[in-house]
Amino acid sequence: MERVNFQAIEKKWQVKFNSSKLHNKNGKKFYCLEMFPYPSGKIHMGHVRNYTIGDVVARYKYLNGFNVLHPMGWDSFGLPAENAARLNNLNPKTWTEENIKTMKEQLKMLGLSIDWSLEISTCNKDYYKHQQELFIDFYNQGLVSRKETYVNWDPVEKTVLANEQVINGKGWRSNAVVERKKLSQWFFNITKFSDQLLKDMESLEGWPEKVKLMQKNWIGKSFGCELDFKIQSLKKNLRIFTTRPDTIFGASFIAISTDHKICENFNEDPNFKKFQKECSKIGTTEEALANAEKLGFETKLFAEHPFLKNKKLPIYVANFVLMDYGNGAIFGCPAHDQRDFDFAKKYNLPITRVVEDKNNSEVGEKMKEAYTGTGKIVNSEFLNNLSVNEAINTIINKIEEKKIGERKTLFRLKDWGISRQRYWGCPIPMIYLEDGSVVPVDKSELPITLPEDVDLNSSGNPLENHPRWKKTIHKKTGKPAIRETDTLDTFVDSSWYFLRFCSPKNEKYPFESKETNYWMPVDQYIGGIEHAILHLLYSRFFMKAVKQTNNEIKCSEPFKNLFTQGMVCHETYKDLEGNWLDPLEVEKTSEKKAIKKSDKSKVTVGPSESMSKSKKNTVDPETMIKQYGADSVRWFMLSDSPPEKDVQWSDAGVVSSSKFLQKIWNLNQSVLDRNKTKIKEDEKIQKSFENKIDLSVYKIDSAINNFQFNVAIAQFYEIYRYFNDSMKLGINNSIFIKNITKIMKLMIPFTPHLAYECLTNLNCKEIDQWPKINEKIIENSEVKMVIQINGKTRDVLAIKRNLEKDDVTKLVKKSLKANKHIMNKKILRTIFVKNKIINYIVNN
RNA sequence: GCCCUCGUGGUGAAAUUGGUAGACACAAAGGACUUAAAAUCCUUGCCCUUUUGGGAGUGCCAGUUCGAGUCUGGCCGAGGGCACCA
Repeated sequence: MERVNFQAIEKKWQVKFNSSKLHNKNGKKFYCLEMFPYPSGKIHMGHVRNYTIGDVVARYKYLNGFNVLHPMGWDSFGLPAENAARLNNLNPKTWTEENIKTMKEQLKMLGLSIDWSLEISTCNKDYYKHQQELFIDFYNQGLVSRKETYVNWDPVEKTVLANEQVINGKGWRSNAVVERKKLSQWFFNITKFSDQLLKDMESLEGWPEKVKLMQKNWIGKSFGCELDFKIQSLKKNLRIFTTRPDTIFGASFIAISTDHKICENFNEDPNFKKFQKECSKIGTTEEALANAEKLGFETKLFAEHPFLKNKKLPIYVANFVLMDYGNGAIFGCPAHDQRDFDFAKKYNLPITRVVEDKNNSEVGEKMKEAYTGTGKIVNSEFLNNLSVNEAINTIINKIEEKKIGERKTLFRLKDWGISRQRYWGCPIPMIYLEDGSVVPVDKSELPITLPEDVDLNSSGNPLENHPRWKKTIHKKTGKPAIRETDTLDTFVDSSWYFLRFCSPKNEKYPFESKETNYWMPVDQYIGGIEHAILHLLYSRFFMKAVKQTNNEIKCSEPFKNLFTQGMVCHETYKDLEGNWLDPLEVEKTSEKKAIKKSDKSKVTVGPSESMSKSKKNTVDPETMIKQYGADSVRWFMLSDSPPEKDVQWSDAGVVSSSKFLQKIWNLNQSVLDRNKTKIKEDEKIQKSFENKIDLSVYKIDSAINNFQFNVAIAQFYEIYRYFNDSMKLGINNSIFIKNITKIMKLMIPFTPHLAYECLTNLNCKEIDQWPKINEKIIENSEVKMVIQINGKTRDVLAIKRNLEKDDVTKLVKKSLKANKHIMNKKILRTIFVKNKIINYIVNN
């Protein structure tokens, strides 16, 4: 057989793919989108997986008559460009544009069905000018604010990080320990949508439960009430928030945050200063914080218990009370909160049980830990004998009646800090006037572009340091003004790019309403699970904010269906000194053993982990494509594991993929060659052959629909073997032509180059049309009836569908295998499930 | 600590949702073709039996059921998310 020249075929078809669109004018719209890449230099296997999955979906939908939008762009602002530029002494723009060029070529090598005429790049002023306009719109709608807050300061990157960019107290990129610093920052008021972001998730049926749960926890809604405590000596009220007002009679102290306003009273107190210092010494990692010892500073102030006349509660400043949640103050009920319990133990505060525990009757200081379960309320005057929930309601009513507080719902979600003290980002279109006021620039002045002559080598914010850039004139008054020198968090760029794709060339507006309303929401969004919270939450916020700003836009949730794919993993290798080795430097001698190619020294084979540069366990997609062809790489990517799970890259796997594609090619050739020989036809065989193919077509189609690409591929292997074996049977060759055409069409989403080439050779007229799925094939096909005796399978009979119990039993009597187990025995009972199973219960 | 998900051969995994466990693939062993190699193809895969057969078996223990990988309860293990959120 002729060996296929995958490279030649691929090159030929890519010319077509690169200029084609998946448009079916009369079809229903389908917006297929994969998360766009950061142009870091070269594509990696993670991209290959992501975009292959997306391509299968896009092509599948197109072949099924949908009008498909399948765009691609570049998330091209961000710090790596700045760092690389500094290192190579060039402009971030140059670096970025070169990377985009390289990566675009690499993506094209994969044979993706992307409509490149829609390409966008977020660092392009044609894109970010609209982003600045959106910022001003949001500002005018009250969705932007400027706040003085403690921020996470990354001392290495010299920038502010959002909470979610701090991982275990360290910067997500620099890994430097994050410091606390008070700065004036821009915020998107995402908390204005807390409730809506939470509620609308119910409508997201096409999202993985896991992602929804993560967002739900992140938003963190909790019910409770606020409550005032009188501080007689200060003649002031102290307001606290609690979710457990039912435990108010168990309160034994009040604790406030070190940043609470009341603490200003102790600014002169050296002991307080000392305490503050001690608190700040505790590590900043979250784990350290969580495990840190509870520390308190006794203020000597007392608050009055709102329901017990003579009870006075001591007020402590405590290190475990957060200023930015609730009011930065709590009441402590040691018996029913573990933190309060630990604190009470340390400072010898009374412990009063107010909720009964069925399994533990210990009370007061004898309790070994806090009881947080439900039960009957005790020691609580008018709350006694109520359940926890009843008590919460009763006490809140009482609090509201007495006008000392009210019902309150609190969210854990915080506003989104978007200021970054960096150069390579979208400039914030705000200016500072001489009178101290801050106003947006006039829209006619957009875009506010980045200067190209910038010094990236001195520390701090490059825009701030630029000699002229920040000096401007306020258009309305003609007075001098200073530009905001912070740039936007790059998460802003990726929060609306999916909207821009609907009308990427429009110069006047961020997006045209008509186009946007037609294409949005994204019907299938595909990307990594690492964006489960940030990117997806921000995008959802943007959609809602856009809808509020622009009443022509109808969509309120950007992504109808979400699919999160797993990572690509590879074995790790270490040499004798413990240095990581690239797979290219290693020669495998057996499954678990390997040697170094250069000096034949022993190599330790480590577990398979997600590919990363630091572990050197990466495999370069371009090399693989050049060696085995894009179709083989795509095929392998989808064949081994379900797409939502991690996949192990293996060279052996991709080799076998390419061998299989060769076999498919050979099969095509054989079918074409077979015409020359005369065949004696057998109608029965022909019919059963066609049935079997139709059944496979059906199975592959439903597997694709369910994102079970690995199952679909297993079907291809099976059907190939069956097809190949059938070649010697009495089947008319026109039937083979017809059916291999079906199979090759099914392969288009997976291996488009090979499939199109074969279909062209088969002289197929309507290539871009999915084979008709015979929904009745299941009904028409035979079923395998399982014959059990006492629950043990004794035989499997292939029989006609829908046979009744008695007919089946007749057949069973004829089957020697099964019948010998029931012969001469009394059948006590028969369980019969049509088309599935018959189970005889016999007496032994 | 709290919440979630998942445990199936040497490996990646299937299993029409309660009905043949291990499809399909990788790796391994054996064989066929070949002077040889490559390529290709076939067979095997736990235990007992020479075979026909029979038995065990989806992390562990119990339960529901004619029947459990699938449902319920408990335990063990792995992964992920949140983390002093009052």
